[in-house]
Amino acid sequence: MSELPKAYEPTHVEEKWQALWMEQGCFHADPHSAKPAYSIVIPPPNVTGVLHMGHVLNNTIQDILARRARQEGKEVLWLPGTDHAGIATQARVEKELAKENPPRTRFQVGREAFVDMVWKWKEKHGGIIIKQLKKLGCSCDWERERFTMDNIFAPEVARAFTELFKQGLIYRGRRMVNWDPVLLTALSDEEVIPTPQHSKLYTIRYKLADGSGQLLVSTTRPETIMADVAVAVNPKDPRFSSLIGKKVLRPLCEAEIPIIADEHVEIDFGTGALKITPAHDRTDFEVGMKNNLEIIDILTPDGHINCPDCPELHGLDRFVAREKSIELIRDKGLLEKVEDYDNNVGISQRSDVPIEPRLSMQWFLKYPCVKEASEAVANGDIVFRPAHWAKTYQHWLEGIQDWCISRQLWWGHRIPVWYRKDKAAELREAATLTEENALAGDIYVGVEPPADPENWVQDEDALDTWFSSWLWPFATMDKECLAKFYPTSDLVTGPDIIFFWVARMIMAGYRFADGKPFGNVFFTSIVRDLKGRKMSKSLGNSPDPLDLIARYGADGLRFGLMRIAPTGTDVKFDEKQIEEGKNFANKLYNAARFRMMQGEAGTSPAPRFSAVHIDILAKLKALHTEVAEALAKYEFNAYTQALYSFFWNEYCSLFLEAVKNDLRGGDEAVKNATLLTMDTVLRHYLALLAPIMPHIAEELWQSLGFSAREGGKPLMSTELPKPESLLPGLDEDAVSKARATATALYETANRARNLKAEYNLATNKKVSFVLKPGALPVDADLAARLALLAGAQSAACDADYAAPKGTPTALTPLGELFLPLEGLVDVEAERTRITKELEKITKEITKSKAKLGNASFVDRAPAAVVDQERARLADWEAKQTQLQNMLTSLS
RNA sequence: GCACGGGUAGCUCAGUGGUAGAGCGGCUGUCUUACACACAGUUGGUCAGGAGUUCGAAUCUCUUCCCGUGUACCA
Repeated sequence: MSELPKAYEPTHVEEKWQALWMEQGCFHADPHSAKPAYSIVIPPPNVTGVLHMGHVLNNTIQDILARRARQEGKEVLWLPGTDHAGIATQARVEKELAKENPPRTRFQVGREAFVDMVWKWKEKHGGIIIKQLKKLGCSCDWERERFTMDNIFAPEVARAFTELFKQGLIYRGRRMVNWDPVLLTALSDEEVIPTPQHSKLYTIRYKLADGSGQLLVSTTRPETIMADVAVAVNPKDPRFSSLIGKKVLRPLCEAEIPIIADEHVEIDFGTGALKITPAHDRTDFEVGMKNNLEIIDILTPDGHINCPDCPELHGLDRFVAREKSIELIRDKGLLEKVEDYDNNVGISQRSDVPIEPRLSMQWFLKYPCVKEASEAVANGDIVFRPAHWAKTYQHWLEGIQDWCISRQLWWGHRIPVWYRKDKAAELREAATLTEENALAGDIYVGVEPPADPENWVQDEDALDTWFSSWLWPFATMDKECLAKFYPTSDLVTGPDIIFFWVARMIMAGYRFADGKPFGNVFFTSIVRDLKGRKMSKSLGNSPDPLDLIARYGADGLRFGLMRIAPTGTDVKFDEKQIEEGKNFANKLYNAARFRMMQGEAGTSPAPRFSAVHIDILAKLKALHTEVAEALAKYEFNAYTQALYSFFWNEYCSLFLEAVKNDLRGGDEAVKNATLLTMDTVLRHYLALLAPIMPHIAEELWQSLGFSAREGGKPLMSTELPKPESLLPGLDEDAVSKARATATALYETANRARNLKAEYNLATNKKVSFVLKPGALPVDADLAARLALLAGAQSAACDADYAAPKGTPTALTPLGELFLPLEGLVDVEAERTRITKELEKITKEITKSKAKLGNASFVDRAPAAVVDQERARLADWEAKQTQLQNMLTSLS
């Protein structure tokens, strides 16, 4: 036993138990089980993804919930999987193509071959993150791993589309969308991030066509002037009322365009006149529609100018054209002024470039079951934690716009719509396409391709990735699973995808499944660096979790992170905290090693328990409650903190130090009591610890022999020990008496150590104390423990002790404690010490007396508070008297 | 602009009406036979500022400032 290494080495241990758990099928969920169900679906990480700190936080929480639920006797399904992540994955393979010699694009490869390549890439490189989650110790049912494009999931996506189309909620139309000029696809509103920019505001002279003057117009986008079809002013603006109906000359691509009146124009902004460019601005498009204006599109899909009538700009990139257009206008003498201007520009979340409002043919969804989704959260049927996220959620639902679900991508679920071959060209241009057109028999919408495929062509677009993710909580499950595990119990995810994913899943649950998809949503905090910045690759501030696991162990990482993960705010990541997790694992390991060195606990002679034994068992019982309460409230940091302080402070620092002599000494009855108590504490404690530090808990459980006692069952499949079995045969009174004695002992030991430190005696200096007992009885057992804790040779009880003048003395809960020191008896030093203490106490007494002298306090404060204050005062006054006596005896 | 979250010890964070806390760091001792990834002791705070409610406020209300997030408008 003693040849066990002194420090805990997690790597090998963690792999060993992960393998055993898998082998024994500990993570497998049985839909036929009679046990109550507990289920979570993992937020599927991108198949291209690698583990980052956000995943660690998120999945550790899920693992804690899942493992604890198993201990509580539930049948647990934690369903894992990955997301096909349309844009990210396609971009990844395109990057590979670009690296080839010569470089190729997907268009050169062709759709079918390209999609084939992505599949091959996915099989080879995809899902690294799954292996990484296993290293973290996640107890997912890996046999049920799913993928959002696998052949069980895919038909569900097509079915959802078909149903919504038939219901009239999905339609196709030519509308203004957010266009990504790099990725060449439409995006949803949620994928566009409004970002503050330092721009320029250009004020340009638009000459009146009749030569009678000019109109000043301000714009940030002069490169779109060629697409201007009008200038608008507010109808209530007196400055311009006489101009409405007149015409101005467009400064570039010169032509006469009308001055119109529209209330959208703000009188106070800029010059009060606004150029109307319906093809390249959302609100201008609306103004254009209202006023029956022409739409002139002068941009190519990839953001270049397409305007042969303006050869100076034709073919230029949009930002180059901006500079150039201003030069042209300045040359014409039409530039009034240029000002610095801060505005918000929509940036593509995916490609990081400004999006382009663009008129294009896309598929849209009118969200289903919005009302049910809203009510479910409002009435608490689905509980958001922290609760304040419900507000954000409701706010979004109130202003909800139709969802642009088509993407001009090849990797993804292709839209399950086919056009009759001979009419395809015509149908593709149809202004709107709805259920009614489908009935005409010219288009086909369905899960399976049409029976006569040679007569049909399929729609080119793919669906937004989230259009498959929103089905995740049920499309991943078969009938049996659904019956047992749907709705899922908890969802754990980041608040950044509350709209993308959470809200949409709720709607989908009501629309396609048996109601709500989950009972609780726990929103994790966002992991930031110490400066409060988001973790990002470009900043290089994102630690690699695998590196952290290698250095601190998965358990250390999990524990350290949970300990600082607050509920409701962001967490600032500090590697120091992870180191503490590792140190704690080491502490656990050594405490167990210490137990292993002592041999078996016997039952004969019958164990004789003392106050410290009862005390630690009572604290263990309280820990059970504390843990249960923290987890019930999803307070993972409180859970972690409770585990930490019980073990390190209560068990190791106090209890173990107080009982060490029992193990060496000759009293077998006491030794038995101590060994039994250690076993009980460790057994219960490891079970409470297992959800967060599963590997070391299992390791110690096994090496301490707890598994052998239960027929070789791993801790992983053992139910939580019942706290009721602790403290048998002891009534409440006996327990509280023992606890009071133990508390007094520990406090006295502290005072004794203080005394030693104040006289600069090293901790290991063996001194002898003398104790003059007070109200509490002090037996030999207690005195011996006191000596041990204080690092003393002895603590002799002597009621009649007459201390030499100047002997260091402390008031303790167990009485007056003397530290007789030959040659160190120093009257002056003692006088100074006692006077200092006396001053402190006198101050407290003054404060307390003032409080109790305040009639309002005594009359209006609760009786318990007043009594407490009185007791406190009495206590201090007693101490004051004693200290004064000590001072007198010195002189 | 609006909404939400936050500001407590040098650092990371607990504490939601009744004596301001933990861990780390700093400092001082100790290799005391489980653990130096440790042990013992100790030093750190006008609880962002101001006003109010209350016998009593880190905690409740109002207000100002700062940080973060979301959202609207944005010529």
